[in-house]
Amino acid sequence: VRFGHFRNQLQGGGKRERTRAALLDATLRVVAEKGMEALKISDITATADLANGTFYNHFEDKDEILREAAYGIAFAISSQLDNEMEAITDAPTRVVTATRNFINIVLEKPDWAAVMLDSAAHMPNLQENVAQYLRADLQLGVAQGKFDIEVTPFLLLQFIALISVAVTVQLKNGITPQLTAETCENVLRLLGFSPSKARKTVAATLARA
Amino acid sequence: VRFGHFRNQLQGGGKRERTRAALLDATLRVVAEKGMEALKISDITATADLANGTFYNHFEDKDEILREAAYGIAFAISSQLDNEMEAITDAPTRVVTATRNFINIVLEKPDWAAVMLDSAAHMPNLQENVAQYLRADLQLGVAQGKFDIEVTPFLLLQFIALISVAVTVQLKNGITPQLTAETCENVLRLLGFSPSKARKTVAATLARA
Amino acid sequence: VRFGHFRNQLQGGGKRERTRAALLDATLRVVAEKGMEALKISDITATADLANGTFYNHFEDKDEILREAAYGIAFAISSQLDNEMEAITDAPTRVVTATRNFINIVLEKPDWAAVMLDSAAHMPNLQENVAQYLRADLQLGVAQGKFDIEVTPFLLLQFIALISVAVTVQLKNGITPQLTAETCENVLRLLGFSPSKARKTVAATLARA
Amino acid sequence: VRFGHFRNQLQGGGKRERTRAALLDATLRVVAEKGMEALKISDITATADLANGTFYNHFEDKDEILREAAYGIAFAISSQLDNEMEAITDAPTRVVTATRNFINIVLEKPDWAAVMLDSAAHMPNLQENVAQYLRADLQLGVAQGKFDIEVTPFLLLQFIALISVAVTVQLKNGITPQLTAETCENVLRLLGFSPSKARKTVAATLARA
DNA sequence: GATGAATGAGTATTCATTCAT
DNA sequence: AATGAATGAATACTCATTCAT
Repeated sequence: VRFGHFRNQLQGGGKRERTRAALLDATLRVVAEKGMEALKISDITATADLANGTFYNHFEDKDEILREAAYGIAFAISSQLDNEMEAITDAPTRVVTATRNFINIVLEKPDWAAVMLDSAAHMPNLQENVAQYLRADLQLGVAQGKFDIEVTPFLLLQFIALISVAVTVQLKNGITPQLTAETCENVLRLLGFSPSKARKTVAATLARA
Repeated sequence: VRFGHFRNQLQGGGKRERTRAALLDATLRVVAEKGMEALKISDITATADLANGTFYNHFEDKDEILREAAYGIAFAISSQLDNEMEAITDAPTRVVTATRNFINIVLEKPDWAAVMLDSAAHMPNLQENVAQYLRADLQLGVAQGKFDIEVTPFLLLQFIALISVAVTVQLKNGITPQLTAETCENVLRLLGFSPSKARKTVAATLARA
Repeated sequence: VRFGHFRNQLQGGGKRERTRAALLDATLRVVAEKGMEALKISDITATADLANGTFYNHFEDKDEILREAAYGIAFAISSQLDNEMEAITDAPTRVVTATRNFINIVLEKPDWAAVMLDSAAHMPNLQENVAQYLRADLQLGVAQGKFDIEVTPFLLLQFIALISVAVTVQLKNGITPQLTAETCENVLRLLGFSPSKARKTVAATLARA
Repeated sequence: VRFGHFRNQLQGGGKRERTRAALLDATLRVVAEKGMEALKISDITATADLANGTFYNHFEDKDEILREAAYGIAFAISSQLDNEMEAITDAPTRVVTATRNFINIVLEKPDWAAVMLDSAAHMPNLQENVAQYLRADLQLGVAQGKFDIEVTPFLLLQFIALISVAVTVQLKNGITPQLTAETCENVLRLLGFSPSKARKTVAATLARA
């Protein structure tokens, strides 16, 4: 995989940057294929069509490249989420949109999904990145009198857990928009919406997109 | 650890059974201490005060012992849950009680918690065991007209995800009954309860216990 | 090399001890052949006709086995030196005898020589072992009014340096008793003997043996 | 280290010569810091602030640069020794002066010391260079009837060994002129001087300097 | 001539698994 | 059945060396 997210990202970039990006992209792909625990340096370099030792010209060890890959993805996801949400001001709409978009973005890039899901377990502070946006929207909803919650880190984790399940299941069983919609509804229920209002809100929001 | 869940379980049992139980208990402990990925056969046997090779007299490989350990725990949890719930007929009360009890049972046995949580990721069909009870209660709630849901495997997974987060966080940060209560409320919200009704139901149920 | 100093040393000893001794003996041989810096674990195990990983069942790393091998040799040399010197009471005679014997013992076992010489550089405190005997004899000579010296660690090091040269040269160019005799004379000169007295003493002492 | 012995040596010299000198100086410094065995090409070039590959524009391999560095130092030492000794005609005085000066020169340049000491072990023929001067003085002393020795390569090696010990110890424990004086006395003892005459000669010679 | 990225052979180390006792 | 020493495949990591720019 010499071309992937990181490689495409590159504007100019000398050979060094290109190789580095190739390694990062290879890492995503290998993790997606075999999981993070089975990740071997030799898999990465083989996938990137590079010599074994080349890895060490760019990264200290597995952890470092995983961390960088995960941050790169988190940043890319954040950017994509941002793009489509600038105009939305209604908190529930924002939350539903973000949830749906997040799930879809990740499902479109199974390479990213694997690293994101595994990172959750191994790099607790990574999710923070994405969670920032979520927290802001939840607080907005509270201010707007729409959400009946207290915004705590614990609530965020439960929120994220619902989304993770949606991604995991669809990654395994195939994309099923219905599940994404259900997840959005459940998320709203978690935030205090009644079942019927959750359903309507989700229907209205997703219809628009 | 020659004495733990499995070793105590044993009624009669010859030497073979005792050794086998010691290996299972050692596995729980080692997973709790170092995590499932870092699990080494030699750790298990050392912890069980047995020779290296003894492992293979009882189990094929790591996966097998993990599977058995996990099933053993799942069964034990189910049994404990059952015990305290026979008399309860109201579905919401059952769900809240089960959720609270499950979290507490697991937190009391951190050895179990580690295997349960890791198993979720690595042995997808294990949770089924515990999930059976849950499914029944949810269906009961639907029949009683208390839950506004469709009982799907996906919903069960999201339900379980909320509980897993509660366990993970308390395992890491220390036991906090408040978080368990919150989780129960969130679970009821997921099932269609309004925030206030969820709160009251949880308060009433947990007060009783 | 399954049979060498350490292997022969063994009286009873189970398999473990035999393997351990084989590794130590192999280490001596490999160091003698290729030098301490070029020492590879795989050379040791190959020489001992063992699998690569077996090394780590017995030693942490190269340093550990080298240290043990060196101490083993130092102890063996000390023992041999002791044996032949119990009866000698005259300090100069003792020093000459010890010097000659030490050189000869080491030259008879080129495997030992290599480790001893290299150890001098890398394990400064090892020589201490052998140096103890030397120090005692020098002090004896001072007490007997035979040596015109102050016994300092520095003097011991210079003393040892003379002997090391004698070993190194003969190891390289072949055994030459004349050089050993010269070394003995030089040693006595260092201790304050006149050239002629040194010569006579050496001649008398070495003749006897 | 772009400036050191070799770099300063350069009179005119194009870029090529400057780079080459920088590599040699870097080599000295790295050996002094980490020892000859741990010497890495990349350490040399990094220390010289040059690119990795530049090394190979100037030297075949590690051995070559070490050899050249060692010869350069040996030559420099010889020159310095020469300077201060032209006027001395009495062999014992020459020997003592040379011994003292050699030790001091080397101790003043720890970079040199490390290479010299290690070279002794790895480049047997290097010492020859410095040994030439020594041999001449010893022969002079024999001709003057001052030294009761036969000038052999072996004797030279033992002589050098005494000096090496003096350097090694002071390099490690700090400069101690007393040890240098002792070494000079021991050297004279080796050459046939009585303890008292050795002491007087050394005292007289070193006092003058 | 200098650069420095890429190379890949060489080496250390781990650990599941076997098997003779 | 238990033992535990031996095994060796798997893997990480280093560093001298090459070569395109």
